[in-house]
Amino acid sequence: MTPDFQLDRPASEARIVVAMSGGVDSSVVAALAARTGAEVIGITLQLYDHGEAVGRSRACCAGRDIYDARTVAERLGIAHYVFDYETRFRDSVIERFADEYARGRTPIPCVSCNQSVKFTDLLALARDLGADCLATGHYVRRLAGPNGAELHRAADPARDQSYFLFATTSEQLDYLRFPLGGLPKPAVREIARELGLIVADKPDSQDICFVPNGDYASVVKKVRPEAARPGEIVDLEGRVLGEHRGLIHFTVGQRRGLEIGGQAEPLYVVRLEPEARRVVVGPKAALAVAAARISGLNWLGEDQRRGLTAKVRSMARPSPVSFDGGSIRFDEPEFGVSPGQAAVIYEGSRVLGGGWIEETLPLRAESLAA
RNA sequence: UGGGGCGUCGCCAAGUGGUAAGGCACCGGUUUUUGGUACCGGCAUUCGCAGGUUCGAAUCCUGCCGCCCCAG
Repeated sequence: MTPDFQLDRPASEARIVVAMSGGVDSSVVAALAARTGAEVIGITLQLYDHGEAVGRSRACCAGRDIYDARTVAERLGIAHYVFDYETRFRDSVIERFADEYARGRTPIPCVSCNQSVKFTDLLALARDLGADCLATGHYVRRLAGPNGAELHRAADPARDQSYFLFATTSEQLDYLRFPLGGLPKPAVREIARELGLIVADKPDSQDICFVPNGDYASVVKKVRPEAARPGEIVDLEGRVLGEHRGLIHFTVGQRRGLEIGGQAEPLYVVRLEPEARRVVVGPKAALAVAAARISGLNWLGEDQRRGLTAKVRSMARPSPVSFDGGSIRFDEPEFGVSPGQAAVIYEGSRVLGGGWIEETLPLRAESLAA
């Protein structure tokens, strides 16, 4: 039951750095690491400060999380350090987040964060500290394969976070450990409870960590005011149906918030046109996508080309696709595929890689061409 | 101001004597370490207004108001 940290030497001689967010998951990782007998160093990054963000309800502030992480570390008797990464986080996550919205795309800040702050900066820090590995509380599995470490979906599909880790490079993966990937969430909480950790019943985090009240639009607006300017809502033929309060409020596939009534069937956002500041809407059928071109490919696999599946959103069952190295073609039409989101490719439970969705090929256009 | 039509929730729209369908929108919830989707629930004691007929009307009658069309 105790996860293996896959160390190359006896635990008693090893040093493990644990990324501690202050939540249950990473706290349990720290506990499990300590249990191996290795020297454990907990590190918490201060990424943002909601000091003035009034109204942020109870145990949600960065300050609270840091306090919790520290308390857990004390309880476990491990070292704990807090590092201020606010500047780095702002530059590589928040700015990018706002830029993407300004471009009419829909970003995934969690992936940017993993890519930069966590698996680049923090990972380097762990190496500097002479650690054997960096362990995190992500629900994914790192399994030994014939060609080195492989990244796999979590054993519990309801918790799987592999979608957010598609950009993890082989080199990073080699150094990372994900002890929770094989555990169901209840088991994790149970461990926390047994050890009397104060975070045992802390609610799961959700939404975007640096956004105070779920109001991500106001965060974007602060950084990129132009993205909040109103514009027209038009149908597929270009007829003006109404006005919107700013592109930042919309994403491809979105139904709510258009405030256009009197229709026979619901309208969805089909695409965003940042230059014209227009939101183009249409019926659900107009969302059907046959293929997506991706950029920034990160490939962890070999040369698999068949029997692949892919996800274009975190919570979805992977659907059958084919992949030519640049575009993903869906066997069955996919709906609500938005530029800026990630497409992650799997072979069974294994993550082969993925990339950022640049543009999509509407099913309709394809059938017309054919 | 001659003729015709219409006025039911924010929008579209059933309902022509038996006590207000549905869709869209909106709101709330569930799900969820991104956005979104999906699902569940809520949403007109009231039918342009005022009278009248009737056991009973949004549905019949009268008047008024408003809108639209046709005016050779």
